[in-house]
Amino acid sequence: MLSKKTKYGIKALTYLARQEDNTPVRIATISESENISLKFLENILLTLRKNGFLGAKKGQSGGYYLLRTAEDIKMTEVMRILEGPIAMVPCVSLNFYEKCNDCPDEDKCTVHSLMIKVRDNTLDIFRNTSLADLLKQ
Amino acid sequence: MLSKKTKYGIKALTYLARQEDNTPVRIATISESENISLKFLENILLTLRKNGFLGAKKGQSGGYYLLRTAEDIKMTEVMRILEGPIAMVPCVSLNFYEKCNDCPDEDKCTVHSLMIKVRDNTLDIFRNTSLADLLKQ
DNA sequence: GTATTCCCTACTAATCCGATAGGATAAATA
DNA sequence: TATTTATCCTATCGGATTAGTAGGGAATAC
Repeated sequence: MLSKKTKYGIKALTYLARQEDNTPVRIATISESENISLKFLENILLTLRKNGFLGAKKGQSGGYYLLRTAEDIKMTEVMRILEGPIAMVPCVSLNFYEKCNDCPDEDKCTVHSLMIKVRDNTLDIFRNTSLADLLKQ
Repeated sequence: MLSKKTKYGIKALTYLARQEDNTPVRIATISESENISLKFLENILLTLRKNGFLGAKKGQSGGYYLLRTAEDIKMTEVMRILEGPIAMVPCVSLNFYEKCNDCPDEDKCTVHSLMIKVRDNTLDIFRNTSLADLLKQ
């Protein structure tokens, strides 16, 4: 299940990518437009800023703006920062690997091999979808 | 994230599919072999039985056995019964659809369209993978 | 009739998620 | 410089979900 955090994060990024000249947008503006709790969104945008996606300006006519081009922002990155692992089980995760403690041999585990397939497919989509791609639709 | 319930369920199904002549296997046997908490597994096998995957025999030399062929059991079914929706968001779920309350127009939602892609891909894998396919690996 | 095995419901501890609170800090403007 | 506007940051909280536990009931084999 995709968390609201990630969902809201992508929506906010989309909103910012649509701005002409990358004008800073206030949290409150996005919050109202996208029906997202203000304080919750505040946290999300903060982590996106700390991870280099967004810049922020304080005070009058301040707000958030994209630091990178929409073409450059791939969904893999966004997912990993907001959602965590892309894989459905830790034992097939590339970036958040954890060994199962019930499984003596991963290579013989049927769940493992099934989940690798799913991961590869999902990863492929996220890798090949940028923020710019989302806007096109 | 895949729940342990689903993970254990698939492992148990795999175990049963490997039995010659479909001999009943005790919960305790699977539990020990696959390192799954006995009582937890009990619940899981119970729901698999109630959903027509398994039969059960009580008493001495009783246990669980497959009611359907391994070829016939597709991962879509197993996932939906044990895990619930396959989609990452309810608004793109085929069997567990729910409207987002923050989204006035699904068709214009960038998250929506992205998640449809992911769902279609994942669904494709689960649809084309049977229990028998898992055993082959 | 006794041992064995599944059946069933309820409970619980721990974790996570979505959201909220409230003050600190920085920038613009008058 | 004072005020307003906006982000920054940390802490907290209620509710839901998950993984696992408890314990007795019911059917079957021997």
